[in-house]
Amino acid sequence: MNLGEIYETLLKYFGGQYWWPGETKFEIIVGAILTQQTSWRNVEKAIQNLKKENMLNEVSLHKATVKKIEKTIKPSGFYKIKTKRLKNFLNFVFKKYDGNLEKFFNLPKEQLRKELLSINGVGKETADSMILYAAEKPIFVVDAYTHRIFNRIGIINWDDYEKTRIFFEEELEENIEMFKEFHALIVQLGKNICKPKPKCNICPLNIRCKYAISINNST
DNA sequence: ACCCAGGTGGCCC
DNA sequence: GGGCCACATGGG
Repeated sequence: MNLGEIYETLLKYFGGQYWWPGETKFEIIVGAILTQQTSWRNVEKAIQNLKKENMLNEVSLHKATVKKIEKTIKPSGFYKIKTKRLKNFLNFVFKKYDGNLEKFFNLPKEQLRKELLSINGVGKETADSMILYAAEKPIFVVDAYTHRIFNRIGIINWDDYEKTRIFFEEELEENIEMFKEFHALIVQLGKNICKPKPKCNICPLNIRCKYAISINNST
C-alpha cells in the first residue's frame, strides 16, 4: 500500500475527522500549544476554562497576568511552561504584527514557518499544526504517532521530523483538506490501535507489521 | 502501581 | 549531530 491508499483505508475505517477541533483560529493556536505531549481531554478542560473566563482571544490573553493564565490552564499540565509559551507567541505577534493574526498568517508559508519556529516553545509540530489548521496552508504535520505507525509497517525507517514531512509531501498530492484529515486519521490510528510497547489492536491496515496480532498477517 | 498523552528546549558530549 | 532530562495533570 502506498500513502494514498493508506489514507483512503483509514478514511473509510474511521470516517472524516474534520479537524482541527476549535471554532476560531486563535483557539486552534492555543490548542496547538496546550496539546504538546498532553492528551486532548486535558486540553479541552483548559480551553473551556479560558472560554469561561473570556480569555480565549488575542487581546484578553495578551493582557492577562501569568498567574491568571497558569491557574486557568492548569488541567492541561506543564502549565507554567505553557503559560510562557502562550505569552511568547502573543508577545511576538503583538510586537511584530500589531496583534493582527491575519496579517501574520498571510505571510508566505516558508517565512511564516521560519518566524513561528523562532518563537521559544513553538517547535516543528506546533508550527506546522498552526500553518495547516489555522493559516490553512498546505504542510504535512508529523507527530510521534506518524513515526510509530509508519516505522512499524515498514513505510519508513527513521525518526527524523523534516525527513518524514518531506517524504509525505512528496508522496502525496498537495491538498490542504486531505493533509488535515490524514494527520487526524493518523492520530486516531495511533490512539486507538497502533499503541506503544509492541502492543496493538486489530488494525484496519491489512499490512504485514511485526507487531500486529496474528489476525492481521497470518502469513 | 504503573504507563501514557497530538512536544520542546536546555544541557551535555 | 544525538541522548538524556524536566516540565505536570488526568485517564486507563
